[in-house]
Amino acid sequence: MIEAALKARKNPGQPRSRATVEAIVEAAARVLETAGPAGFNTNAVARRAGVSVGSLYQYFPGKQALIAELSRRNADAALRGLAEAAERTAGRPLVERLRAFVRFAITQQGARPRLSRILDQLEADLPLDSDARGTAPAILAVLTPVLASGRGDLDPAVAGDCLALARALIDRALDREQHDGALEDRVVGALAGYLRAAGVLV
Amino acid sequence: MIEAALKARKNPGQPRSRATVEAIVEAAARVLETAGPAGFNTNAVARRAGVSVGSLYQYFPGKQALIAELSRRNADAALRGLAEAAERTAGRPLVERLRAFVRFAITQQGARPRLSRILDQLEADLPLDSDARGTAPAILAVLTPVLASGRGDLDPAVAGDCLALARALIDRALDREQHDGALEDRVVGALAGYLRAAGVLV
DNA sequence: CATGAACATGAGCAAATGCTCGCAGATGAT
DNA sequence: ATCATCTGCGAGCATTTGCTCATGTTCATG
Repeated sequence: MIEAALKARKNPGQPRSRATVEAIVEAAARVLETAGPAGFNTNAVARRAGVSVGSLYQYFPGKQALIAELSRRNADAALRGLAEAAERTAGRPLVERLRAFVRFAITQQGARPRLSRILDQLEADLPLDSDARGTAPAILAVLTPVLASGRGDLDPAVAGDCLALARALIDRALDREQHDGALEDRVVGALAGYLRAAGVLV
Repeated sequence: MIEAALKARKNPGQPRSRATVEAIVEAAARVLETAGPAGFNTNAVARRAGVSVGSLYQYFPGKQALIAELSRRNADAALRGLAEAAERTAGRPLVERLRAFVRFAITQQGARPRLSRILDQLEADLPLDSDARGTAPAILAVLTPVLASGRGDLDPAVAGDCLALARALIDRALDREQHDGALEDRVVGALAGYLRAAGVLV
């Protein structure tokens, strides 16, 4: 287990190689979903992608880089969706904005529930200089001003707590494939209760 | 990675061997805390315990069995504490009883924050016939009647959601070593908000 | 075509890890 | 003291896994 960089080793230029990279990334996701973090290894990913290990290592310097890439894509999608929801609901009451966030989170995590959960777990082990690590603060930067609207100072942990709280509930609900409207209500309810206790909500 | 049972291979009879088992279990906990799930292997545990691998395998048929044992002890402690809190607060209003649960959870997880969090993660991968898997229902069985008091039927997922919700918030707070009274309030607030949305609380 | 650059291959090496097994010492009952 | 049993040891085998490299194939360009 030697230290390895996280960024791609070579940027693909031809369409063929771009397809290879996509195949590898998608295969990585599928391996994570089916075999979990324990069964996630470069050989399995390459086989699943219909590609040789050598090709994999041409574009990713190690397995960590694969995880980092998946995390990056995941976080990017979250960032875009949340930012869009924030913009769209600007000026509306906080609870309504929370609901918009939650609704987006449910659809996003619902698309690939198992992958989302595993990535959440794995992101904790990623080295600090990773790109995926850089996106999480960006997400907080979207959430924080929304929460702080009205009141001035905000405990910096609050936004992160809200994310964790929502993720925990949504993950569980999606695991039992039961995401009716009740889920949204419950998550928003929990968030509101938390924020009220934290003095953010009246 | 061959399948292996989870229960101890031999039950120690002499005091000497009982001490060996304890040393192994404690070493397993420490390795998990310092090296995380990735660095958790039988050789490391044996070395840390000041014991040979052979001895380890005399009492535990594999690394999974070590994790199962840690989980079992952890869940047992939780079960006892929660049951005690439930008994002690019998008859009092629900929110107050929740607070008692949360307070206990904070002290329990606070004793070994990192270990608690890692065990939470790992329990998901445990085979279904494990003892630790059997204790979780027991915990739910303590919580459920408390939540259902007054109202009749209760969504069976609610108690589990409450556990997950509390664990997520407490884990995060303990990570930043900042568990003042505010944490308790926030967790209780989130729980109350969730339960209200779920129709359990008025 | 011809040529070089980009892309792909997969056998195989080195290290890590799970686990066994033959042997030795410790323990306790008699 | 004797013996059967319990306990402990740790070298080392088998397997897995991350990764490299020599070699082959495809592509863009003149």
